[in-house]
Amino acid sequence: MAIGYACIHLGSSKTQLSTLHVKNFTQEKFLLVLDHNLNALEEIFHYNMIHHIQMLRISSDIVPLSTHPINTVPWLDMYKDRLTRIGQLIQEQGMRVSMHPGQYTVLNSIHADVVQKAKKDLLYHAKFLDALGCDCTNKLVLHIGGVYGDKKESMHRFAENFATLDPSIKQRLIIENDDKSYTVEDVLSLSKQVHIPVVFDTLHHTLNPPQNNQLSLFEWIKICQETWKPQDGKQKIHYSQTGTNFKNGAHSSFIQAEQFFQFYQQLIDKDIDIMLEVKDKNLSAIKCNLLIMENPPIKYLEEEWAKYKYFVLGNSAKTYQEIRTLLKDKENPDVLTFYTLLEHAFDTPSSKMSQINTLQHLWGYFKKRATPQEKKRFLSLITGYEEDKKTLASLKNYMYKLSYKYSVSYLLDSLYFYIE
DNA sequence: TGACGTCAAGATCCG
DNA sequence: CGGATCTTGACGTCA
Repeated sequence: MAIGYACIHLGSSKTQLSTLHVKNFTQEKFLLVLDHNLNALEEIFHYNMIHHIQMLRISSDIVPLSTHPINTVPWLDMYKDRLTRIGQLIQEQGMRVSMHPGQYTVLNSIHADVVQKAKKDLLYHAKFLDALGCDCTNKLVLHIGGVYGDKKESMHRFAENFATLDPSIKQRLIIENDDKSYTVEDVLSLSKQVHIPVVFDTLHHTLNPPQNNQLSLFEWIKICQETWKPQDGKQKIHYSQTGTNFKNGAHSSFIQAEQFFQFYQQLIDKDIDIMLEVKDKNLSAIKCNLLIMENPPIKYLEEEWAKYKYFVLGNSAKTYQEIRTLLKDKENPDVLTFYTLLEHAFDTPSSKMSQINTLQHLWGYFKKRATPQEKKRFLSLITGYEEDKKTLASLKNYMYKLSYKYSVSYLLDSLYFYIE
């Protein structure tokens, strides 16, 4: 089983994507942004490699304004070698990637121009995966689209338009149930017509179940598995948990370990790949990966702890001590308890006192080498924070700058600067 | 016509 | 100037 996450990445400044708007478009700027984004993509793959994450959804925005008429840059040719090299990295590591055109790519639209744009967009995605040299187990995920008052007819239109697509799209396309219109039952019925796999989305299914639903989530997953043929690779599903506002179907900020672990245990066939849709992206991917790993080495948890510890200390000194105690048992790492405690720290409202205590901890890295001005600035920021004149964010920002200046890699790798 | 979702860039304002 | 807080973009469907 591989766990993956979608598009963006937390915890490093090197992995942020850039973008470009139409009014600023020039070939020069476009190439700068694309170059930057490919570097970021490589960084993300490198990160995934060392964190044993085997799956990634590549953002559609990797190439800005990829199908906009203004963009006539032959980037695919210009970056052929570069893309091939990145692709080799993916294959060497046995990673699986995917892409997911958004809600504005509508293949079954009643408007011919919208369908044309959708085709163009799908072709861009397929060509990008082709350029990486990724085979057809690396999928393109799409929703069925609009209903236009007649679901059956709209599904038929999807099938007709599907038939006209380029083979590199056809062989990659998979269809997903959505949260409003098309249930998993609808998607399965369309799959029978077009013979492409169904990717089951757990949250969409909960929000938009089939009528007279008699089956469990796990039975539906099993039924969807039958749409996956050997050339498609392992079955993929999307897993997410709902945020605090259940109605709008927003994704939760992080995956709750206990809930995910129960879900995993109930899966009928565990030989599937799971794409997480969650706000904290790679962080939850590492978590879920460790939760399902048999006999994970204590080292993996210790590496996690190194990244989270200052955040935890800032929120709850009690939880900080509890996790330290837990990690003293080197023989039997208790991953589930570790993450449950961590989640508790996220739910604990932090006090100014514990935040200042943590900042003093961090200052320990600098106090011997900082200039008098830096010391003065630090102390005045602390005073400002105490008096509600400065935010914690601005203090964290300053500590990050110092970490960068003095190359304190232990701090630069800390999630303290990225989560709140 | 606005909400929906997404995230970064750009604009603007504050101290 | 740094930092906080909007607004905009790029897209299609649906209420």
